[in-house]
Amino acid sequence: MSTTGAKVPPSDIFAPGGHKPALGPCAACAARQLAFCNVLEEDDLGQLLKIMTETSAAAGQAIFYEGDEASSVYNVTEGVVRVSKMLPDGRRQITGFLFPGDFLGLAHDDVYAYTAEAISPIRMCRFKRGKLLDLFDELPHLEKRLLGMAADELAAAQDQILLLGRKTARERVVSFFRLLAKQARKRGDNGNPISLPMSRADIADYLGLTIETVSRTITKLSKDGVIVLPSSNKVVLADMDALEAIEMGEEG
Amino acid sequence: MSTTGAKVPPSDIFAPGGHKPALGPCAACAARQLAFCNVLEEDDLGQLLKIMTETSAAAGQAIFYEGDEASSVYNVTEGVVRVSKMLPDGRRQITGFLFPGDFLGLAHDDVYAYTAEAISPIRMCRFKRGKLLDLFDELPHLEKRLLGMAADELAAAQDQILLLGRKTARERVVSFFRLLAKQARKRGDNGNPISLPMSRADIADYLGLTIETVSRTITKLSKDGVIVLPSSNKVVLADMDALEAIEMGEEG
DNA sequence: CGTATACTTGAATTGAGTCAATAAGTGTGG
DNA sequence: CCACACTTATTGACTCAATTCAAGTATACG
Repeated sequence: MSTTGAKVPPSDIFAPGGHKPALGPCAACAARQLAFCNVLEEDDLGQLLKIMTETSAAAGQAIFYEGDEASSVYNVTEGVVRVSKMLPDGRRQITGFLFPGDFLGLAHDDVYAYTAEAISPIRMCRFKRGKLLDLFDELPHLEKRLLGMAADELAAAQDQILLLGRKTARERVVSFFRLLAKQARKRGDNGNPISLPMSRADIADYLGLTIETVSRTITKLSKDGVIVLPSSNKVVLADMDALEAIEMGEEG
Repeated sequence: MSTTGAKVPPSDIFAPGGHKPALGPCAACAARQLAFCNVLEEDDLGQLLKIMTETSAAAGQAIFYEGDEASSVYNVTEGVVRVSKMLPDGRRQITGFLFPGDFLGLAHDDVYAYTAEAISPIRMCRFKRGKLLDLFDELPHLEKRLLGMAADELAAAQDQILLLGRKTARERVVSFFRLLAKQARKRGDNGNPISLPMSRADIADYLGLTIETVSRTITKLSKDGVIVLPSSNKVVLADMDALEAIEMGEEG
C-alpha cells in the first residue's frame, strides 16, 4: 500500500484553485490568483520560491530573442509582454500579448521559437527550466496546472488562427477589443473602457493587417457608433450586441 | 528521506524516449514510436491499455464536433484527421491535419473547441479524459510527455499564425508542402514526393485562401519548375533550395 | 457511359496594402 | 509656458494580390 498521502481531486485537476495565504514576495503579488503558482499551498510555494528569481524590465526591453537558448520560464506579474516572430525580410507577426498571470518560455526545443519584449515596465518571476521540470516530481499539482494552461494557450492560438485565416479587418479589430475586455475582466478590471497598452503597429502585427487599415477600421467603428474613443489608447465598447454580431460575422 | 524510488532523468524529460517491447494491440502499432505512449515500458503500458478503447472511422466521418462534451482524448494510429473551426456564416478554418502519432482532444474546457473529422479511413486509441488524467498520478512520465507534445503543438500553432498573418499565397503553399514533407519524414517516409491526402478545399481552408488561389499557385509553382505534379495529389519537391527560399520570402 | 465531384483556368471585382501627406500627441530644453 | 523636434496616429489617393463569379476540363464512381 502506498503511504504517499492525500489523493488529488480527480475531476477538476485543471481548475485554477482557490487563493491561499501566500509567502514572501508572493504575499503582495497581484497576479497570484491567476498565475500557475496559484495551485500551491504555503508549504509547496516555499519550494517554488527557492528556485525563483524576481526580475523586472523597462518598456521596450527584450526579455529574450527567437533562437536564444531556452534556459528560463517566466511568469508575468506586472505589465504587458509582446511575443512575436519575424521573417528574414522583416515582416513581423505578434502571436500574443501577455498580461499578469500569463507564463512564457515553455519551449520544447532548446531554443525559444519567438521573441519576447516588454511593452510597458514589467515584473516577472523567473525559473530555470530544468529546475522547474525537476520540481514537477515533488509538486504534481504544478505540472497539471501548467498542462491546463498550455491547453488554454492552444485554444487561444486556434482562435487566433481562425481570426487570421478567415475574418475581415473589421471582424479582427472587434474580436481583438472583445478579447482585451475579457482578459481585463479576468484580471478584475471591468473591461469597459478597455485600454490599449500597445501601439497601432503592434495591433496591426497582431491582427495581420497594416497600421493604416487598423486606424481606418477603428475610425469607422467609432463613426458607426459601436465604440467611443476618449483617447487613442482607450476604447469604450458602446454597443456590446453590435460588437458581438460584428465579431461573429453576423453584420449587414 | 524519501524512498519513492528511482529519480527521473533530469534534462531530457520531454524527449520521445526509445522504442521498447510492446504489449497487446500496441505490438503492431505503426504509430507507437511517435505517440505519447512511447515513453512507457511494458508494465506501465498495461495500465494505459486498461483505460483504452480502439476505435476506427471511415473517411468523411466526424469524430466530434465543436461544442460537444469533451469526454475523450484520442491518439491517431492510422489515417489522417482534419481539425477545424467554423464561423456562424459557414466560413471554415482548418487548424491542423493530424497524422499517426498525433493526439487530439486535450481541451481545458468541458467542451471541444473544434471539430475533428476523418479525411481517410482512420484508427485511433480513445481514452476517457478523467481516467487519463487520474493515471498521470501513477505514470508521471506520461504527463511530462503530454506536456512536451502540447508545447510542440503550441510552437506549430505559432508557425501557422505567422503564415496566416504575414505570408503571401505562394509562401503559404510552399510552407505547407515543406511541412508535409517534414512530417512524412518523421513518420519514416522519405517525404519526396509528398502525398496530399486532403482536397484543394481543405488546403485552402488550412492556408486561409480560396480553392482557386491554391490551384493557381500550385500550377505556377509547377510552371516555375520548383515542383512536379505526377497527379493532383502527389507533389515532387524538385528544387529544394528554391522552395526553402520561397518559404522564407527570400525570392526575387 | 453518364453523372457527380474535384480541379483548373479566365475575366472582373474588391478589400486591404502602399505611398504620401497631414495631424495629433509627447517630451525636452530654453 | 511655449517652441521645437520627434514619434505616433489619421486620412487620402492609388495599386495590387487575392477573391468572386463563371466556364471549362479532368477524374472518380455507380
